[in-house]
Order: sequence, then C-alpha cells, then structure tokens
Amino acid sequence: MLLPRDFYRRQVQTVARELLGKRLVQIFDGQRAAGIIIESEAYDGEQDQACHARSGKTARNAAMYGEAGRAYIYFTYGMHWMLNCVSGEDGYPAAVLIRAIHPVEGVNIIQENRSGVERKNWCDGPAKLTKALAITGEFNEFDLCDPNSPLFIEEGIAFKDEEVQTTPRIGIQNTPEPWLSQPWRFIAHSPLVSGDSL
DNA sequence: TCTTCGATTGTCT
DNA sequence: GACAATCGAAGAA
Repeated sequence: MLLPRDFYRRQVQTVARELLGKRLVQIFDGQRAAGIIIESEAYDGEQDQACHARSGKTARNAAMYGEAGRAYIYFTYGMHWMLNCVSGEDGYPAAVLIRAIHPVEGVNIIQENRSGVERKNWCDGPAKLTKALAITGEFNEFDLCDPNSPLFIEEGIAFKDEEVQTTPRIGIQNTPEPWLSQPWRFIAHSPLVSGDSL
C-alpha cells in the first residue's frame, strides 16, 4: 500500500520517525528492488543551519520547496547521490534523508549494483543505498506517492518506540548549536533486521 | 572568476 | 584511525 501524500505533510521529525519500517521501492526494468527503511534524519527549514535550505531557495534545493511526498536528490563529495523525502507543508523546505535500508526484494539486482561488497554493507549508508538501487539525479522531484513512478514508498512494518534510537545528526560540519545537537537522527533496532547493517 | 567545502565512502596503515 | 577521491554549488571577491 502506497503512502498517501498527507503522510509527508506533517512535521518533518514525525515523518522521519514514521518512515522507519516503510518500504522503499524502485522499479528496475519492470522488476522490483526494495528495502525496509531503518535509518533516517530530519532537516527542518531555513532556520536549520544544517539544512540545505539555510541560504534560501536555489536551483539545487528547489525540490525541497515543492510539494510534500516528492524526492529531493542531490550530488555531493563529487561522487555521491543522496535521497530525501520532501516533507512538511507544501512549499516549506524540509526533508528526510534516508540513511539506510534493509534489502527485502530484488536482492539479485542490489547484489549486482553492489558487486564486490559484503551483503551487510550493501545499504548501510545514504550513498550506499542510492548506489544499490541505482538512484541518481534523474529521479529528483519524482513523486513518491505515484504508483506509476519508478520510485515510491509503501507501507511496511511498525517499529516500537523502544526499538527506535535517536541521536544527533552526523556528517554535518560547521553547524552551530543548537542545530548540531538536535536529536533528529532515527535508527531502528529490531529482531526483524538484526544481523544486518547496524 | 576564484576558493572553499560538503547530509560520504573506500582504502590503506 | 587517518585520509584521498572528486566536482559542483554557494559565497566571496
């Protein structure tokens, strides 16, 4: 079952928390490749000094200012693609970075995309999962609520609060407080995903 | 136009 | 644990 757009039209931290356990699906030559989302981070508006929208709207971050439920995908470090889900009210620049997934469908495709890498390291990082699912900038602004889209998110499993850990966001440099310490990173620990990437 | 640096990863020590 | 890879966006000049 596809997640409705209203799922994303809420406070971005709530969306980030509830995205854990949902199923990220990519249609690959007619075949499904999918994974359960097990780690995410929230980026909340222009006042958030770690968010790409901190300097206002630009060509790069325009997707964040669009409709909730769309993808915001950008290129960084000269070689990595990152996948985000635009959240909050339409027009408000907030997004959830998908940091890790647990492969459940199309494992052969993911294996091919991650050849030479150990299974537990296939999707345990934001740039790793985009490589595993062959997600690139051409998917930017794609609608994650459209069943005809090659990239979308479905209902999955529910993690209990005691299975979810929150920590400050990581990898953000030169970010002043209080933004640096906001506990806006969400990680799922569950028997259902034990033995994998965390 | 020039400079800095990044929501990271993989490799080497 | 340290660091190179690699390039485009953003900000300064």
